[in-house]
Amino acid sequence: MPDSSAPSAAPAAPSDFIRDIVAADLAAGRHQRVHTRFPPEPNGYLHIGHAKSICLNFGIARQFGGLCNLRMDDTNPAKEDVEYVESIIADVKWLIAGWADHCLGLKPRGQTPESRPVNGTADFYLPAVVPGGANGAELEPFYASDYFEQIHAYAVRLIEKGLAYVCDLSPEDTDKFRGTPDRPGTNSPFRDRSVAENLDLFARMKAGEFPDGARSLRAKIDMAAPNIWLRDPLIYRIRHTAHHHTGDKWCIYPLYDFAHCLSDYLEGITHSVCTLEFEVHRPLYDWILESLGLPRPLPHQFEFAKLIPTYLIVSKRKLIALVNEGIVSGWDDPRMPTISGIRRRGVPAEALRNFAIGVGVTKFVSTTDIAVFEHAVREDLNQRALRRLAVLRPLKVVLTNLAPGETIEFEAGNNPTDPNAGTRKLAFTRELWIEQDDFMEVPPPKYFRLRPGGEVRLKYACIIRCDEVVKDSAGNATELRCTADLETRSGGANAAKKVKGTIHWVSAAHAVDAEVRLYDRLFTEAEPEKDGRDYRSVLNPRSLEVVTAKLEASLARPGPDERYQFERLGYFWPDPVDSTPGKPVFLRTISLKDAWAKESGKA
RNA sequence: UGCCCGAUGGUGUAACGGUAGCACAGCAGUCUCUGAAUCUGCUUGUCAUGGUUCAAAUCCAUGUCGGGCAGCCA
Repeated sequence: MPDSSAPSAAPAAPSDFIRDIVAADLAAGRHQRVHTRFPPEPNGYLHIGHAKSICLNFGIARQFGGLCNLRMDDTNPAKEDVEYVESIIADVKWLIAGWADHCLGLKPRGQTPESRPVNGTADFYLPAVVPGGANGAELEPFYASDYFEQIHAYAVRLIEKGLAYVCDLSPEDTDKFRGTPDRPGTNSPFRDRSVAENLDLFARMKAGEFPDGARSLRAKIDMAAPNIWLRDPLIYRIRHTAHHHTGDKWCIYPLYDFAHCLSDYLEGITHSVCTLEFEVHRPLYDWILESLGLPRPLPHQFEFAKLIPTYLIVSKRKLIALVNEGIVSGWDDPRMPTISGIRRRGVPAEALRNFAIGVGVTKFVSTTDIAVFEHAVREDLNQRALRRLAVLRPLKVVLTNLAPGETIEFEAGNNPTDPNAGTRKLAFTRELWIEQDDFMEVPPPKYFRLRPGGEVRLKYACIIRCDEVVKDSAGNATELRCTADLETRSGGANAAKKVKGTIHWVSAAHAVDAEVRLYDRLFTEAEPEKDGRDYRSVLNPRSLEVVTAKLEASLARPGPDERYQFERLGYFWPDPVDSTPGKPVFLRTISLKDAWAKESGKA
């Protein structure tokens, strides 16, 4: 359990226009406290774009000493599922752990809004509770569906005020009557029903007397409004569908616009932060709240541009397709841009957070180079990863001047960036594995690894010279016969001897075999759907390569949450899903930057 | 072509009427028992045109370009 009393040192989020607004509201006394919310619809898994929203909303709560409620925006039973609810809870908790745990607003399980008068007016309110609180009650997220009773009461109030009516127009006719952006709509013929008739009809809608789509409840605003969302928007529809959270209790469900602003109000939200596409809904958000004559301070909506990273697709529908078509192994496939995929890939929450905070918050629609994310991952992992030696594509080296069975132990540092990380012993024997890439019979200029007659240093060990290349019938090198110069070992007489290249190795006698999965970008193009192309046409055929690697012995039983750097290769960690005790499967979180690949690729 | 929103290097982002800065990417170099990391330097920018002002990325106007809105989705 992360220690929420000591949030990890994170770089302070730079100010942005939303934080400026929050600070100004506080300074002006418009609010006495700050309360945000993160309100995903449980109809898919959270992805990297949500990470930005989570970090923004929890970051604001954290910075201003407020709370951020986790809320399921679950008003559409047809699309939602508890599987998604559970994944969302797990992903949010993981992302904010050790950073904003103390700001996570939840509520006692089963709790719904309390009715209580404020200044003589009936009101509903559901305060947030932070995990670890005194009463020890079991906590759960907020659910918009927990407010169906109250939202329904507000709808009735709107009818009573003459501000909502039951409309019998079919969905098709409703569309026709709405007009177009440049042409005003037409009043529904049912617009002027009496309050009594509306009340009766709405009650019968609720009682299940009508089939889906037969009638709807609409706000009575202005069919000629230039803003389409003010043209008598629907606020309730009939859906004879069971809901994942409320079961069969309801057959009418509020629409987003009606439910969302009221949910914010019920929870005492002060700043309701969402993405740009809701900007045109804001007048409706305000209209509903203001029309109801609510006694407590109203929340206000603010919009920012969502994250659009290169080399990724993030639309829920397409993510579902990747899963359903078997292009990836599931929502948590390490190549997925989902938070669960990123987590399984081995990216620490801190790294994702640093990225999500670092991209900034504006209203400008922009794309973020995925290299920024990759940099955040490498920067984090460089600090935390334990260095280990592993050979992905082995080539045998025989040190002819060592006796068979002779074992020398070398000491190797665990992390050059962390003096407290300690050291370990590495067995060095006559037969070793080195990387195939680290030997070339006819190397290009500037290649400074091993070549016939050439020398190279074996990391933590000593310098070797390649005396002879053994080849198979096809002419491929199968074994290198080399001489080790033990005087060049650390502490040896010639320890200071310089050679241009240093490579990694493992003792053949001590190496353990393990499956290693090498992940790369899922798409070969920065914009997989540029100009309407099908993202399937730009899938990277090498987004996953599986090899059986030779690992240094200490890797046989990796720490379950440990990050490793396989030196000169990349950052790896044991797959939390497919690893078994004593038989780890390593995943490559990300490769090390490779200047040589760039250099040699140029030619 | 109605309404709303936006525009700062290649990509993001800061500067809140007073020296256009930072990050990523790129390039060159340094260092290196990881061709990583580190360190150094460099290239490249205020959409356009007017106006206000001693002074404009910032305020105003017009234009241009881009995004969003016509689900009983969120």
